Amino acid sequence: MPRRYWLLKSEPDVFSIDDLKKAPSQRTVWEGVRNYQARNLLRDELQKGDGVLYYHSNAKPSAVVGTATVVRTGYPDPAQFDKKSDYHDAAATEENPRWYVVDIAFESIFKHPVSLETIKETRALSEMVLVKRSRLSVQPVTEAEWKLILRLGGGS
DNA sequence: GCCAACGTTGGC
DNA sequence: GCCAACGTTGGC
Repeated sequence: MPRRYWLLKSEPDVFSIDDLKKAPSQRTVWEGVRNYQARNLLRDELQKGDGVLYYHSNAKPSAVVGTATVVRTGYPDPAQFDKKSDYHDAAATEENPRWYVVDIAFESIFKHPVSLETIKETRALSEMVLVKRSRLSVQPVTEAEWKLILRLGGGS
C-alpha cells in the first residue's frame, strides 16, 4: 500500500499544532473522535507512515497549519472507558469498544498556513472533502492535494 | 454568539 | 424504517 494522506481537524483551543510540537516525544493520541464515518477511517484505513494535514477548525482563520505522521494504527480510544473523561461512552466496553484512535507525531509547522479561504479559492483544491463535506473530522486527501497544500504552505 | 448543515436518537 | 426532535460542528 503506497503512502496515503489524511486531514485531521482540531480546534486550536483544545489541541493545537503547537501543543503537538510541545508534547512528550512530539506525539499524541488522537482521541475524542465521535463520528462513525471518521471512526471507520481511524480504525481501518490510516496506516503507519501516512501523511496528515493538521487543520485548525473554529480558528482565526481556520487553516491547514502543518503536517504530522501516523505512528500507530487504529486501536480502541482509551477515553471512552474513562468515566471522568469528556469522551466517556457508557455504551462502550473493553470487549466491544465503539471508538478508535491513532497516534500521530509532529512533522512540521507551515511558514504560511493555508486558510480555508485560500483552499476555496484554489481550483485544484475545490474537490477537497473539507469543502464538500465540511463536518467530517477525519478526511482522505489526494496526493495532488497534499503536494499542492505543502507547496502553498511554503515548507516549515 | 448565531445559526445552517448535518449526524444521531428514539417514538411510532 | 420513517422522520421529528435534538445535539454538535464549525464558518462567519
